Amino acid sequence: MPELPEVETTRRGIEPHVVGRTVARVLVRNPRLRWRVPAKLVEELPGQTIRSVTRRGKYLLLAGDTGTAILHLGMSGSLRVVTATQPADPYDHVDIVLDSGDCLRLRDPRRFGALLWTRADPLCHKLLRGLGPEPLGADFSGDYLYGKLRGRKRAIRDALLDSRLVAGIGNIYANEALFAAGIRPTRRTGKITRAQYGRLADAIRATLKRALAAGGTTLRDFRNGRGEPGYFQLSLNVYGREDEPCRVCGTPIRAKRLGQRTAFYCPKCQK
DNA sequence: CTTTTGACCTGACAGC
DNA sequence: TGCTGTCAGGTCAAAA
Repeated sequence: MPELPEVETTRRGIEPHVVGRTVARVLVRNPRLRWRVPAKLVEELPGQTIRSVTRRGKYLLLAGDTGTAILHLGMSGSLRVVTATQPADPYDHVDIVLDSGDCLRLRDPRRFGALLWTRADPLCHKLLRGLGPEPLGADFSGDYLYGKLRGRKRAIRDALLDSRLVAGIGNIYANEALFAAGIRPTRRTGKITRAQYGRLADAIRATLKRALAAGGTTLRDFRNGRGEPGYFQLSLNVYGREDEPCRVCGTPIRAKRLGQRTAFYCPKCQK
């Protein structure tokens, strides 16, 4: 479900309720996420004060006193602040109960998400250390993309989904940014010019910022930390719009299976 | 090394 | 109504 804008929206939603609070207890109803929730987290997190809630790519990092919880929402995960007494749904797998009486509740029907614990620098964790630059950070640019992808043959849509190249972009925003840049998702990365990569980097940043301003995209069940949906689905130009008219030229939007995921594009606006 | 494929899970939906 | 097949916001690990 969640890409960078949804994870960042979640981060902003929970941060004021979590930072400075002390963890009273951790309740794991089902530890079987993508990886088993470590017993160490249940043992060590209670009693610790949450010092910060940060994001790297699609990962959320809750820093305590002696370690950091690493959280990923996978395809169907969501994280909400609720009153600790609120009854849990069948897919509410973990509660991090705070001294305020609130609790951070992790819901994840498909269990592709993760909740891990590290005592070391989380940015050096196996899952995070190979991540590419933040697309909204200073070290992401058209020249960066050009340098990395020049001479390669992958479809550009697939390259944008590769978190080692750039962190946080998923299928929605890869397709939307490619539309904004006028590049077909199937285009081989080696056939894109330096100037086009400049436009693509700009389009990625602009698309992510607009999605953030809209509170993310809610296709099915995304909710921010307070349970409210996002609104960027109203602004989607291609994702999920097969056979609907292009908002720019009216040509029907096409869907094409690329690997395991569907790519969407306007055959007239994107070359 | 680069790129593709399979696997992990459940729910929603289309079609028969 | 109920069954089957397909698809979904991710990404690691293994194969090609």
